[in-house]
Order: sequence, then structure tokens, then C-alpha cells
Amino acid sequence: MLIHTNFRLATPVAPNGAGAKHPELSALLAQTRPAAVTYYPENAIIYAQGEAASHLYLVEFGAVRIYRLTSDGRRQISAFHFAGEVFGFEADSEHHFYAESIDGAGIRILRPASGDGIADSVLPLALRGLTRAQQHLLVLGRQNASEKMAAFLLDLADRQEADGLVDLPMQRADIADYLGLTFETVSRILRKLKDARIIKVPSVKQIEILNFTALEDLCE
Amino acid sequence: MLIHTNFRLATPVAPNGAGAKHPELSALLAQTRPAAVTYYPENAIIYAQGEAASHLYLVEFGAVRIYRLTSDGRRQISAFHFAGEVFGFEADSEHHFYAESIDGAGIRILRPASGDGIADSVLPLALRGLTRAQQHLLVLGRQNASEKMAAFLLDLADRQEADGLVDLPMQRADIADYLGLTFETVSRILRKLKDARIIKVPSVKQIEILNFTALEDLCE
DNA sequence: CGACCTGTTGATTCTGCTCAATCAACGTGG
DNA sequence: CCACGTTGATTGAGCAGAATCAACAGGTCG
Repeated sequence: MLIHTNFRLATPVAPNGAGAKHPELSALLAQTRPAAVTYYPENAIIYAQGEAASHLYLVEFGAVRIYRLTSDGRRQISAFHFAGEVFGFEADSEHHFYAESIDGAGIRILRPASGDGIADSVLPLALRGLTRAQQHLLVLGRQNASEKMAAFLLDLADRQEADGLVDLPMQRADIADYLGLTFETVSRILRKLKDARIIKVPSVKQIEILNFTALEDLCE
Repeated sequence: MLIHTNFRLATPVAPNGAGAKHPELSALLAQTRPAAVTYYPENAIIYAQGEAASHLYLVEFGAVRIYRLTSDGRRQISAFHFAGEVFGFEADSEHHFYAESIDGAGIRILRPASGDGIADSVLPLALRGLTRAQQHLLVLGRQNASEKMAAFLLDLADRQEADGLVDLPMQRADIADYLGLTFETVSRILRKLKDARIIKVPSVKQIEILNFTALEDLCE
């Protein structure tokens, strides 16, 4: 169920806001042909496992989940991507993951303007992705449920540059499948952190971090 | 405790044996200056977390573990590397991991001959590493102990191109820290697979796979 | 030989999962 | 407007799988 809608932004995120935050991005954008932003509604598939992979994707606004399924239906979300981030790297010409819009996302497809030297600008982004994945290995392999949750909240707070108030565009099951937990456990841990006065939960989709230090202590 | 010993190989692995197995490697080697092979004895540190990162490392023989530690001492091994594989990619100029020889390994340092176009040959290797890490996320996040072990044995068998007999140069604690288990659990699972006639354990450092299908069924 | 290290096995504990009930928010149709 | 169904989140009770604690066996090296 692939839904493409051309959707033009008054102010593209990439060259300005996102460019400042991710210096590697500007170099890549300088080497790509201009492209319109496609709007993917909630839960729309951006690409599927097994499809041909040819280009990269830039998140203009909204959020995206990247995941894989086991044959018996278990899901592992390997990454979330927010505005200004690039995804879609593959080692061969095929996608090995699903990419879906979480909450309605605007995606710009990046096509190289010239084949030459494109690797120079892609490599830093791929390495950043590798570092993130390796960090997440530590979380999945060696942290307990509370530590996982703390690491997740701190990561989001850092990427959103928010001093305390963190948006959670994804639902509890997404968080669970990212952290290798069940959604019930996610709910329980949030409850525990709330009771410990470490966070507030003003709404289902927002967390306010009251005590950064406590979270940092947890995940180390 | 960094131990460097110059150690010359009669027949370098890279241009021949490993070159055939990893086509991406030849391109990279063509762009690097010749270098001697350094021998790292058992458990010798190749580089440490926090050190400056400047070049890449090629395994000529032996095996290497890449890992990180939490502040309270828990260890997550993010990858093992064998002959013909390249490691040491970093997103910035600092190592975020430890690299250690497992069993006595010969390592060739790869220094670019010219700065130009080096990204073209590094990118495929970095993407391969990214794919591996993402696959491992699924294993750590969503598989139980038996499934983890099965996936590990199949991965090793595939990389060693062995039809059944798999070498385990690392000890049980290494396997555990790679799979997010304890070494006792690793031992028990191997026992279980042995009792089920899926594997034989001719020696502590060797596994013979008797029933590939059973292992494949397990990890899906 | 004894000390040490690695691996195996057993007994017990506990974290997080499974199953299940309940609640709140939202949309639809009468 | 309200009754109804649906979906997501929360909470509880009981259970299972892996961790922890502990004992012991085999091999190696001084």
C-alpha cells in the first residue's frame, strides 16, 4: 500500500535548518539533483524488504522507522529517523529492511547529480549510521529494561535538542520493538520512572525529563 | 599493554586468497601503500577506546574481537573479524571501541596511497559492516538463547566456507558477550544442541554441524 | 605437584514475558 | 447526542527462560 503524494514545502528543511545540524548533509545535497518532497501518511510504506535499492532518502519532516521481521513475525526496529536525517543505505542493490512513515513524514529522494565522488559525501553518513547501530548493540545486548529506556530517552532528547521535553511520535509497541522489550514492559518502566520523579508524562506522546542525571546514571 | 612485533608472511593472504573472497577488498588494496604485517599475540590490544583513529586494519590471519565496555564492566562484543576482513571504521577521528587479538593475529595497517577516491573503496566495506551490525541487532533484540547460538554457528560456518566443521578461536565468554548471554548459558545451549544431534563438539574449539536444516529452522 | 584458568553442570533466583482485564480516546452511524 | 466498535495504553497475576551463585572437572604451566 504505497501512497505517493507530491507535497511541496514552503521552506525545505534540508538546506537550512537540517544543514546546520548535520554538516555532512550539505556536501551530499550539493551533489544531488533537486527533487520534490513526497508525503507519506501514517504507517505508509516507504520501501519494503526485497525491493530494489537505488537512492537515498532524506527526512524533511516527521519520523520514520526502519525494521526487519523474523519469519514468525517478531519485529526488530533498527533505527528511527527524524527531520534532517538520511536513510536507505544498503550494501547491495536490494533493500534488506522495511521503511515506514510513523506519523506522516515528508521524504526527499536523493539522486546523485554525477556518479563521481558521491562516495565522499555518503561515507560519513554511512559511518554515522554504523556508529549508531554499534551503540545500539550494547544497549540490546547488555542493558536491562530500565537502562534501555533511559538510553532511549536520552538519545531522543539529544537528537531533538530539547531541554527536557521530548516528543514520542511512535507508539509503545514501536519503542518496545526498538529496545527488544514488550510494549507492556515499556509501559511499566515509564510508570516506574514517573513514580521515581525522573520523568513526567504530560501526554502519551510527550515525556518531560525532570532528572537527566538519574537517567544518565541508569544507562552506564 | 600494546605489543607490536614485526612479522613477515611468506605468502600474504590479502592479494590472493582473501582478494577472491572479498571483491571489495582488491579495490581498497590497490589504493594503499604496502605495509608490513604486525603480529599481535593472544589478547594483545590492537587499539583502545579513546585512541586516535586514522587508518584501517586488515586481518591477514587469526581472529580479532571488537568490543565496548559499560562503566560497570559489562562487555558487548560488536563483531569478530577473521582473515581477509577489514575493521577500524570510525565516524570521527577517535576509536569508540577496543580491538584485541583473540588467538594471535597478523594485522596489516592500510594507509591510503592518495587521499583521492579512497571513499569509493571504503564505502562498500563500511556498508557491509553496517549490514552485519543491523543483522546482529535482530539477533540481540528478538532471538532467544538457542536462536542466537544457531545464528552464530551458521554465520561462522558461512564465513569460514566450511562444510560442517567450524573453528571457534574465541572462548565461551567471548561468544556470550557477543550474543548477550552468560558463558554458562552458552555452555548449556551447546550441550542441548549436542544432545539433539544437531552438532558435535570434537574439541572445545571446534564444532561440527551435523544438521544445518535444524539450525536454520531454529534461527528463523 | 599445585595453582590457575576455562569449561561444564546443578540449584536457586529474578527479570521480563504471556495472558488477561480494564480504561481512555476516537470515529462512525443511527 | 449516544451506543458501539476499535485501537492504544495501562495494570495485574502467574510463569518461563536466562542470570546468578556455587561446586567441580580437565588441561596447562610454573
